[in-house]
Order: sequence, then structure tokens, then C-alpha cells
Amino acid sequence: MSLTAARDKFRSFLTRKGLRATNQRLAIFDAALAQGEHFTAEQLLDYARSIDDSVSRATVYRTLPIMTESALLREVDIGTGEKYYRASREGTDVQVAQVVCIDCDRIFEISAPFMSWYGNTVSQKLGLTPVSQRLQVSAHCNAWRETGHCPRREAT
Amino acid sequence: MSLTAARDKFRSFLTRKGLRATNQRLAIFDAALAQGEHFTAEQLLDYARSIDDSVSRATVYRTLPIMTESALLREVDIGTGEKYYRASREGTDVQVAQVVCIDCDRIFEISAPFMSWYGNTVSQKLGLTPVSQRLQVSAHCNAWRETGHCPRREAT
DNA sequence: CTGCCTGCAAACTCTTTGCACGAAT
DNA sequence: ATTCGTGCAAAGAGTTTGCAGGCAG
Repeated sequence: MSLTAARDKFRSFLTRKGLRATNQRLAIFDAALAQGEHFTAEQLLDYARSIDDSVSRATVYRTLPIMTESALLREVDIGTGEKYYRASREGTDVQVAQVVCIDCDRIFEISAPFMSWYGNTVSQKLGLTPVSQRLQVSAHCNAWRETGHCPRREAT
Repeated sequence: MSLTAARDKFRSFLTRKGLRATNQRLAIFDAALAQGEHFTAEQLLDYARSIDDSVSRATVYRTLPIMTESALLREVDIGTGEKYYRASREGTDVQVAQVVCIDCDRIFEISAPFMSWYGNTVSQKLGLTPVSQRLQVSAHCNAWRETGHCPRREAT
């Protein structure tokens, strides 16, 4: 999906919801798509400001839930205080597990197709209606095993 | 494991680590074991104070990591801002998944033996050394499906 | 006695919110 | 013209930390 096509999808999502397509929202959206990997609200703010320097932290926080609801963005919570986000990859990331490096907080994602099966099993056992599931593995880099620290981890 | 036996384990853990077995730490530990289900730091503080009213919030927060490290307590992060804890059940809860009710934040736990298998698979694929894994399913109570809200959820 | 632990309160981090101005429809 | 959206700064929630005094070993 090209950047322009994605932006059009976001525009139409906003319109459909009766929300306005402001420059700030579009700048934040473009910034989100420009991120290569997972990013935090603060990183998103920095990048969005390089596109439109009038973007404020408050608007970033107000726009994140909108983008998440539009399914063009996914929220990833690895339990480190701050939330991470990532642009969706055209349906391929419905069932993904995260592998988090304990040393540098880098997030890898791999597919885990059995997760939905598991959610359904659970629904039968407990009489619940599953909405979502997440599977996360915390791990050390191999570099950590050899050198005692993660190469991506700058000073502590 | 009886409460006294558990307390002895905690005492010896403290000693082994060169930490002191203060009244506050023991009161907090007893309070943790007395909780029937998952609890928050604040709930633990309340209960610990009913045992020893000199216990402060700071000491609770300082003691939680110690108990977690001793493996007598487990930390459960369901991504709701505050962390939950639970006393360990003698080895049976090494591989458990959490099912969280979206409406009342109640946490159910069920065994998920395939998690360790998954962690190992991941370690092979990515060349990482897995340390822990967590699997969580977010779901609605059946009561929610029928009445539109969770019975455990008081006013909103 | 020595120094680890404690309570208190202030600090911190991330996120949310009230308010008056500004811009999209 | 209307509203909805915005930036700013203050508030909020949960957790952490500096400090002076207190108790375990």
C-alpha cells in the first residue's frame, strides 16, 4: 500500500467518523507511516514536527487512538511504562507475537497463527467472548550471551 | 505450602541475599499470601497495614520486586496502568495464560503448556535466548453479551 | 554499634484534560 | 458562521527516590 493510498484511507476514515482532516492529523499519520519499526508517542511527535512544526504533544496523544481505531496503526504494549505503536502491514499482522529484547527493548514480530485457536478454546472453557490476544516472549540477544550487553543498548 | 512455611522461605531468601527480615517486609509478605486473587500495590498496602500499621507505600513498592525475585510472587501486567501481583502456587503456575475481562479487569488464569515450546521455537528462529513469555486474552464476560455490562463492574 | 531500612514527601514518567484561540467544513 | 480541533500548561495516576531518623544483626 503506497503512502498516498494509505493517507487517502485515513482521510476517508476521518470523514466517515465525522472528524476533520486537519494538517496536524495528516502530518502525524504520515509520520507514523514513515517509521520503520515500532515507535513511541514521543518519537512520533519528533517526526511529525519535522513535517509540520505546529504539531503538539497533546494532539499526538489525541490522534493515536483515532489511528488505532482506524486499524491503520496497531498498539503494542510490552509493559515498559510507555506504549509502542506500529503501522499495520495490510492484514498480515492480525496474529503476531512480539519478542522483546530485555536489554534494548527492541521488538521483533513473528506470526503466531495458533493464537486465535487459543482464544476460541478459552472462550469455550470459561464462557467468555474473546476480543483480542497477545503473546510476548522476553529474551536476551545472542550478543548479550557473548558480551554481557546488547549492542543496541547505549550507556545506562 | 502453609503460610508459616512460605514465610520461612521468604525469611531465608532475605538472609541469603543479605537483606534484613524487618517487620514491615514480613507483614507485606503475609498480606500478599492472604490475598485470594490478583492484587494491586495499593490493595497490598491496605492489607499490610491491617497487620502492621507502620507499613508505608514506599516500602510496599520496595518490597514487591524482592518478593518477585524470590519467585514467591508473580507480577502480572495486563496493560492497564497499574500492575497486578499474585502469590505463586508451588510451581503449577510456570506456564499460565491470563484471560482478562475487559469490563471489570478481573483476571482468570489457565494453563498454557505450549508456551515454553513456543519460546524455544522463537529462540531458534531469531537466535535469541528466551527468558519468559506471557499470553493474554482480552474478553467480555458472557454477562456482558446479555446485559451489556459486567456484573462485577460497579458504576462507571 | 553500624549501616541497612524506613516513612515522608517531593520528584518522575507517561498520558490526559480544561481552556481560550484557530481553522476546517 | 459554526463547530470541532488545537496548543499550552496544569493535572493525574502509578511508581520511584532523597533524606534524616530507626531498628535488625
